[in-house]
Amino acid sequence: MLELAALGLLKEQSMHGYQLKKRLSETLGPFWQVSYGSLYPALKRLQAEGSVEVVFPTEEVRRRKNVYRVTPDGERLFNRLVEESGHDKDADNGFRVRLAFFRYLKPETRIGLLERRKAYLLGRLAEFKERVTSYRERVDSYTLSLMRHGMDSTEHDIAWLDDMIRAERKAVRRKPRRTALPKGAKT
Amino acid sequence: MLELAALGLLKEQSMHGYQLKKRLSETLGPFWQVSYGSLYPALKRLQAEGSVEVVFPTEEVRRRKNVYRVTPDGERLFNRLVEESGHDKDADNGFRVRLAFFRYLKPETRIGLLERRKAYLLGRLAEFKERVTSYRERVDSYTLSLMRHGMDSTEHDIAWLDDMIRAERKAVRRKPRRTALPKGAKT
DNA sequence: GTTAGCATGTAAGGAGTTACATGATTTT
DNA sequence: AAAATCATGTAACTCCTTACATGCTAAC
Repeated sequence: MLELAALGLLKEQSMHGYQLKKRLSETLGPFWQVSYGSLYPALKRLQAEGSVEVVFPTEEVRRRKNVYRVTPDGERLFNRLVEESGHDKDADNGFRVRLAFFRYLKPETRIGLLERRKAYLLGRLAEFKERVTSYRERVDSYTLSLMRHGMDSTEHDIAWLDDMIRAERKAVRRKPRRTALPKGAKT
Repeated sequence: MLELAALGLLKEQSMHGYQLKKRLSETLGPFWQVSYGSLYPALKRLQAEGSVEVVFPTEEVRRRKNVYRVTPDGERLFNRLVEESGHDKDADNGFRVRLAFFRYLKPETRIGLLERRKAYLLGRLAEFKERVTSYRERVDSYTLSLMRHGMDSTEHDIAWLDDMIRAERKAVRRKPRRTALPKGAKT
């Protein structure tokens, strides 16, 4: 997750850790706060794997600032990580992080992720509904209110996803897709 | 968190681990799934601390089932844990777990927790608003949509909290509180 | 010249998960 | 008698946090 977010932001612009943390807060602040204690080791790991590299002191940016840049391997890792959702656990934040990097993805990939997210939320909705109907008698009013509110929120989320899916499909239709979109493709 | 949830469910009825996990799924299923790998060690920890104790094989329930019962110490721990929210990190799930045990709390405590949650969400809302207004130009449409949706959802959550706070205050007014509610207090 | 903020890092620990291992009991 | 599911547990690991330690640089 952190790897994905770091690569996503570094794709846009090479930076050093401190700056990256600020951009991370700017972009995903209300959902997620990372600490240096996880960020710096993550960058080291990515560097050791060859997914990022340190930009050498080019006049301006020398001194003890490690400016990281994404390598081609890092690009591939990003593409792998962004599609590899699922895991159930970090589902909520995972989706939000991915959405923040949607601009880098092909419309088809976007629709895929949106649909997968929708399927997940539909499952959750069904769970809520089952609880509200089958435990109605056995459960206190607070728990019931929690379930109902969860249901409402999930429905609201699904409606939002539907909007995005619709918009995305429209975009695909306008620009009829080729199996492999050539690099500088125009309308 | 797990400790709190376990104590809360065991307060209602003594059970063994396996059964507890099922009740946990029933009560908090869509939000939270615990694994045995964390549940059993947690029960052992609680037992070692003296917060729960094993009910001795009373005819019916003998064999290799460890039925746990909350001790007076466990009651105190529950009361401490339920008020000690905050931590920012597990804020979302933490609140939901606490809400599931609201029936055990005094109305004043409930209102306190609801207000604290509201304050937290208002802070988050402010963060969203700041991002939507100040980064509008610099951010792509997906991130913007994410922020707007986050704002909407948070506002919806706050409205829900307001309803609960209102209902709770009404209940307090009806049954004028004494400083320490005697055990069998009636209207 | 000292406070605030920039910049990097490590060690210990928290709160869980997955995968494995084991055996009893009930259902088919 | 095989399969399902009840029931308990442990070891290794994940992914993060907190707290600590350190030094540079800009602003007042």
